[in-house]
Amino acid sequence: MVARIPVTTRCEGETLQEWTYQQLRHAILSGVFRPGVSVTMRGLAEELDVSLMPVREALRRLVAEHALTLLPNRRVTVPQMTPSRFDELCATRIALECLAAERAMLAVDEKRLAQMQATDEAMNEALLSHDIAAAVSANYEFHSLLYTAAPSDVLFPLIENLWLQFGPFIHGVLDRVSDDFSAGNYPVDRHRETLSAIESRDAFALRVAIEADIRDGISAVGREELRVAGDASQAKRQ
Amino acid sequence: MVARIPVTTRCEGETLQEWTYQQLRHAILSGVFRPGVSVTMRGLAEELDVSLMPVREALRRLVAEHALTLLPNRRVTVPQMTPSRFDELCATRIALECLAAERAMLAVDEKRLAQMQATDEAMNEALLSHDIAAAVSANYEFHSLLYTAAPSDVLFPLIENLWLQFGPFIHGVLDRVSDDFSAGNYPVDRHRETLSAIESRDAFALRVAIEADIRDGISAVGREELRVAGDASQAKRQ
DNA sequence: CAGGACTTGATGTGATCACATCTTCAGGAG
DNA sequence: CTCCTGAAGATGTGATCACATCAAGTCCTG
Repeated sequence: MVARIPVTTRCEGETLQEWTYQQLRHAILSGVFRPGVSVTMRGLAEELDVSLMPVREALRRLVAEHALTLLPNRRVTVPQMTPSRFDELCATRIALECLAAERAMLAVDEKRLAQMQATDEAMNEALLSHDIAAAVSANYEFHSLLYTAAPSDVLFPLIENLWLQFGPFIHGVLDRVSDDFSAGNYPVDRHRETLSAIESRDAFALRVAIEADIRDGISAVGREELRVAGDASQAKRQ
Repeated sequence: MVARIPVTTRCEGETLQEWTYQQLRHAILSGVFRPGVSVTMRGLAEELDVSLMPVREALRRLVAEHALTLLPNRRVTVPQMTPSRFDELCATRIALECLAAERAMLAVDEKRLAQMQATDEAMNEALLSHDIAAAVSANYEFHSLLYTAAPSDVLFPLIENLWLQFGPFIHGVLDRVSDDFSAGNYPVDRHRETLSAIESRDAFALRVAIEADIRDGISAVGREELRVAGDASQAKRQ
């Protein structure tokens, strides 16, 4: 185990397995697990202070969602990020999130728009104060607010799935953006473009803004990160 | 249990849980489970002649893939198909499969193209002879052959996931198409359009053909099916 | 000193049991 | 006859154990 897994208190009525899943999921999204390290059921069980059974089912679930990978040895690892996988994830994110944005656009009312604006401002503040975790979750929430404007049982889970697959990476990416930000090198605020596209009900502009946001936030900086992670993964095992 | 689950022999080295998962997955794709019926772990365990444990993990996996639904009661059911879910599935299929087709197009060589042609002919023959199962799997294979031309660890699993969510439906849909077919009412062969688009390396024509194929095969006939299934699900429980 | 076989510990898989919760149905009160 | 109540069965969850397999580390042989 590389780092301590942050744990939250367990809700009432929540099964142990569900709780375990949420902890692991959040840990992956926070970048606690680095690509390439292998996780063991007994190790996680001890770390989270639960028995094998909940860990077992949580891992099975995460593997099914491609958040973790099952090697032929039947050992579970955090998937490596390769350039081709990275490209594919980006392209898929753009295809799905543009579709989701377009479908949700007409359902965004004044209240939700205000929430999105507030979330965007919170994200910018978090970036300025180098609070990566807050920035990540604000970015997460901004997109969530948009896509869930229209209830969606298909599209949104798939998008969350992609975010999860980016998990081990997004932390490093945001870190770089934050550096640029405090260095006075403000990138174009794609969220603001997104908001104005929604206000004017311009589906095309919205697609452009979403695609640009994804490319800005992930593609450009991510490639650099990919190189670094690729080098690092050669040496470190476990 | 509504119908008998068809079982295949278990491969060597395959875990019991993996085998169980494959059986259930295939059963869902074949339309053995009707939407709305609830499945129990002990029932499936007895049906497949395995213990609770493999069934448990297979179900967990299928739920994670949204092939089955976990009710708040913690009971597992085959998801209902609603009009909005259906629209969403169609739109998502189009977005993902067009993207996958475009990315794979340049990697399709002569050999694969010939395989795809043969598969398309096999599908037409199957439709003529009312062999629904063969037609379904030929259609499945036609698209598979295209999308897997370029290795894909992200896009293809997502697409398979969508197919699985269509599972309880696709059987009825193909049934209708087959009726039309043998009544001399030949629909446009979108697969042939797909093939010629690939031959001429025309990305736009390919997108159009794929979208048309999905709309033809699912949308038009599926709506009718949706109405029928919606009526039927009122009465039948388990 | 180098290389390979054996051994010991660790790990995932599967089975079985205990228990809390939910469903269902029978029986009685109104 | 209807509705409520309680009991019995069914169901999912979690724990623990047994076993086959895998990974290192160690020891022996050349």
